[in-house]
Amino acid sequence: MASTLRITRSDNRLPLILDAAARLFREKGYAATSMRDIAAAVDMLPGSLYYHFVAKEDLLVAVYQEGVRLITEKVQAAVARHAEPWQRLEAAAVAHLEALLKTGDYALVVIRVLPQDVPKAAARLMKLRDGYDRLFAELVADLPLPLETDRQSFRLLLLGALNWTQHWFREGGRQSPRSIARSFLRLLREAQKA
Amino acid sequence: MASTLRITRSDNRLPLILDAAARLFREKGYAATSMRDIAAAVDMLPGSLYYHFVAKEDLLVAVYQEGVRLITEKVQAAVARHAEPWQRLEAAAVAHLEALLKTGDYALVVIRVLPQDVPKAAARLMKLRDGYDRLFAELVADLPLPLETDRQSFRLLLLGALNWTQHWFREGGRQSPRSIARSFLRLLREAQKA
DNA sequence: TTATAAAACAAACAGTCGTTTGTTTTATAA
DNA sequence: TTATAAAACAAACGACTGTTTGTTTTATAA
Repeated sequence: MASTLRITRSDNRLPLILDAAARLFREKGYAATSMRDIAAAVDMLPGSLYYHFVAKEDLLVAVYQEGVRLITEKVQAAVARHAEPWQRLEAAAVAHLEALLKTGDYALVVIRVLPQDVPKAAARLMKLRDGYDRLFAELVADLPLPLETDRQSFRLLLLGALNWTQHWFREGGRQSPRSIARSFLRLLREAQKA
Repeated sequence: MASTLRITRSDNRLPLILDAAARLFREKGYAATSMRDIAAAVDMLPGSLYYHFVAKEDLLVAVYQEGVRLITEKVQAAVARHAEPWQRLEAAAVAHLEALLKTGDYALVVIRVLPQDVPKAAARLMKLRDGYDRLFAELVADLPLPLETDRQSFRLLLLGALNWTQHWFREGGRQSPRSIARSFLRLLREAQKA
């Protein structure tokens, strides 16, 4: 609910805490990041974090939530700029990858920290993920594909490849997030034309 | 070297330790698995593990090594049964996915634990991975593809999608590792025929 | 200017972490 | 049967973990 997050003081540092947590969770993973790491990053004492969050997992859930919100927002905006189904999917793929590899932190935590790794928050994390997945399912449903094409496999193939880029993408390399997304879609699209 | 791993006593429990470590690293991740967890799983005292391994990271490297060995072995055997480039790649994809999702544990640790998450072992882990990657690079190089096709993107698309299956695959579901691999390859292959 | 509540500090809690050290058990080879 | 080395035990080390408690600072609204 909004009331728990309402800003009631001008120097509220909750956003800073979230930023630091997102960065550290992305860099080191959830388990390897301590509350003291996060506190130190925002120049606070460890105990002070518990004024804002009941437990460490809640901090992760908050970061996750913001990550899903950010990436959903970008993808929806990109999709809305096109009408043709293949163009809409390409726009979504590009936005997805740019949110992941350029915007960074928040969005990357969502695909890097596995729900199963944080049992106490797993259910909440998966719920947040599922909402986003539906977005791509709809885009794939609209594609003019041959009847025999398995649309679920198509979606899982594309999203899996996109999400896996986090493991090999290097900033400043010869490929940009945009060009990677387009390459992937070209490889998939040609096959479905006939 | 072989001498450090030579079995010198019939009740040497080193293999049991590796099995337990592989299972726990896969289930909970590296950071969330303690040496005490592993020791308890094989009914040993924590300190006893240090007779076999100098440090926790070395245990991970050992598991990684075995994982790469296992999956390489299976993929090479599967590839050797075919001559036609597309069939060779499909056989490799099926073997890769079955090693990951059926054989389990060792192979899964390799794609689940990120080298960057274990700084002290990162270099060794990446080296082990790279050797395996080359296997697929060769298979893709042999494909009869149109000149303009980006073979590196092709490989990254396929391997990324295959590796990502760990996050959504459920044993006993309507799809088997084999059928998933074949679906993916069909989606990719059609596009390249013309 | 003063009351109030938000937001932080300061200090410690019990538990867990990876690891080390000295000792004992146990299988094997002479 | 005895010497030897492998493989384990037993116990503890200091550092670090998430978290709690009581107190103090600080911004804002009356």
